[in-house]
Amino acid sequence: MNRNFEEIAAGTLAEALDKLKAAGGVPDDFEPKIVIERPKNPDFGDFGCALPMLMCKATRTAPAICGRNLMDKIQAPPGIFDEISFAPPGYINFRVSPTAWFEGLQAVCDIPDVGHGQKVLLEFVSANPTGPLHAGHARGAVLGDIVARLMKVAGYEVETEYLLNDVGNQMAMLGLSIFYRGRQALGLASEVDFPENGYRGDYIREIAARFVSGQEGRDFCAASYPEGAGRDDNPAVRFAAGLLTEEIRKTLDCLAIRFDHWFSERSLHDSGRVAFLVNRLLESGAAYRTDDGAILFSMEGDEDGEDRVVVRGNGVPTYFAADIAYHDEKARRGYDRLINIWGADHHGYIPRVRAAMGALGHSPSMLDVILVQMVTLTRNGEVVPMGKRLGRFVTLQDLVDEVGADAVRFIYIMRRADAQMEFDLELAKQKTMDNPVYYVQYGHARVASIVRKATGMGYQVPSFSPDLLSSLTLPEELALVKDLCRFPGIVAQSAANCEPHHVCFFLMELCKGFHSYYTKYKSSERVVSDDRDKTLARLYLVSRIKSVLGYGLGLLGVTAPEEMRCEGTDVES
RNA sequence: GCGCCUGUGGCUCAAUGGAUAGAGCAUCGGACUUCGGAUCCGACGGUUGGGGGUUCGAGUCCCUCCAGGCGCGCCA
Repeated sequence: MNRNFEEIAAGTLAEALDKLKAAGGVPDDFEPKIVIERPKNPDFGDFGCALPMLMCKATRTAPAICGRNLMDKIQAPPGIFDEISFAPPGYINFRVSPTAWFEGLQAVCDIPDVGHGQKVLLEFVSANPTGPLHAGHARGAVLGDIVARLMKVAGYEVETEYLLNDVGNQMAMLGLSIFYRGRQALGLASEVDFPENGYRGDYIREIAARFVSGQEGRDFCAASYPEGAGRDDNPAVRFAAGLLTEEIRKTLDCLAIRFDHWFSERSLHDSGRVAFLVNRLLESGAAYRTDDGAILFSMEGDEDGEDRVVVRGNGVPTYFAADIAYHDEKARRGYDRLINIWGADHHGYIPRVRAAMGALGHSPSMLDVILVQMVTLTRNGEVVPMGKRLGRFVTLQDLVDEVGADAVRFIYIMRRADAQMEFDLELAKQKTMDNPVYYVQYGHARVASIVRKATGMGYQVPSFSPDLLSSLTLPEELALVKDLCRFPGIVAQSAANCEPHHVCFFLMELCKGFHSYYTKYKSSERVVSDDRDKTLARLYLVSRIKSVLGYGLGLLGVTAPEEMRCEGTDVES
């Protein structure tokens, strides 16, 4: 039984309002949106609504009068609210009975269905396989993975996808870089031959060395680099991209991120889909050919949008062309909604993708783009330069190895996506013990420890029974019960809005409440005591906290340890 | 020049248009005979970048200015 107190309160108010309308006290066309909120000050109650304020204008009476009138008509369903009261200047407040709250504990990990089976494709990371993932990719990767996890439990049918940009100039440059490093390894070229814009990372040398250790690689590097269509599709490119893709996959795996689909951009070219759709755009007039033979997509409907090149003058389609085909493909696969997570530097790209979808008969509004702002990586306060071509960057793998997957995930997801953030490597390592993720994990381990202790003494965690409540008389215990009951709503809302940071903050607050309760009563009212009834009741509460912490951490993809040991610290013994 | 994002205590960040703007870190002062001190309690700290506007009510919405970041390619 999942009781939604907000809905009940809203329904109660709506009924009272209807009665006032019927009595002629309120105009019939007054249809306010009844918003139930949680007052910051607990003295006001558990839920509140500013409906009397909204009624003022429609009725042309003071909010206090509106409130009184409303109060006269309110008939709440029995057994839920202990108190419903008017509070100046114009609020109606509801206090839920402890019994009703306590019953909510049974459903504390049942997330309400807000997705209603909506089919969603979530695309993220999608970095070029021209090098390892770097620290800058972490944010989008973690956000995408956690949004997917949240949406799944909130009733969405989510699939995740990584688009491999395995076509184009950057792939050609990858092949060329491998080619020259291979020639160097074979003694056929010197450093001065290396292309100016080539990828200079050490990983290129390593891959090239492996490439020329085989006969095909040696033959390839001994010949001249292919021109034309072979520039970005040849043995060197395929060899390097294959290895790099595998490395990307492994790094993501270390971060507990696994994709449902890996989609190859090349497949859209090979199948002729790109060319087919460009033709369709030409036929429909959405695109046109210029004098020099290029094909441009018309952004006419867009306010200040310039027309965008789809096919170059030399006949080679642009990335935009492939992306048009890709989004068409995604739309045709039967999803209700497409969500892309892009770096903020791609924001200018959104209108043209939407426009192209519209031109192909899809609804542009089915595409949502979550922009993640840049992360400045610093070490001891100094900005770490990032750039694949220079080969000087902190790889995501390094980051995970240094800081740990749990901390990386938690730190990146704590912030709203649309705010820039700074991530200092040394700080993240030095302050490991102050890291919020450890605070929550410690809370889980501590709760687990209590359950362990109790079961070691022969207790069993009881299942729900209303009788247990009579032993939970401390105000902090009721506060914990209320907090726990907030969890399903927090998850559902975070999923619906793609804002997972709320889950982090909730878990930290829950831990704080528990730690505080624990410390305050550790010498008087312990969980495990001589009083059997109290012990069982508190054991039930504690086990619910453990469930929520464990479930919540699981949604964040962070481990929930049963125990934590102090290791590597200089604690005096 | 145009566009997108951001501006909240010393620092990092919260706050579905609602009641007294909240946490953590840092600083200072406290708390352990028994379930994990990786904890807890308290203090200090704010004109929510400035100015207008909408509203019964604005950190939140609109306008404008200032500051920072990112875009504006026949790169991907």
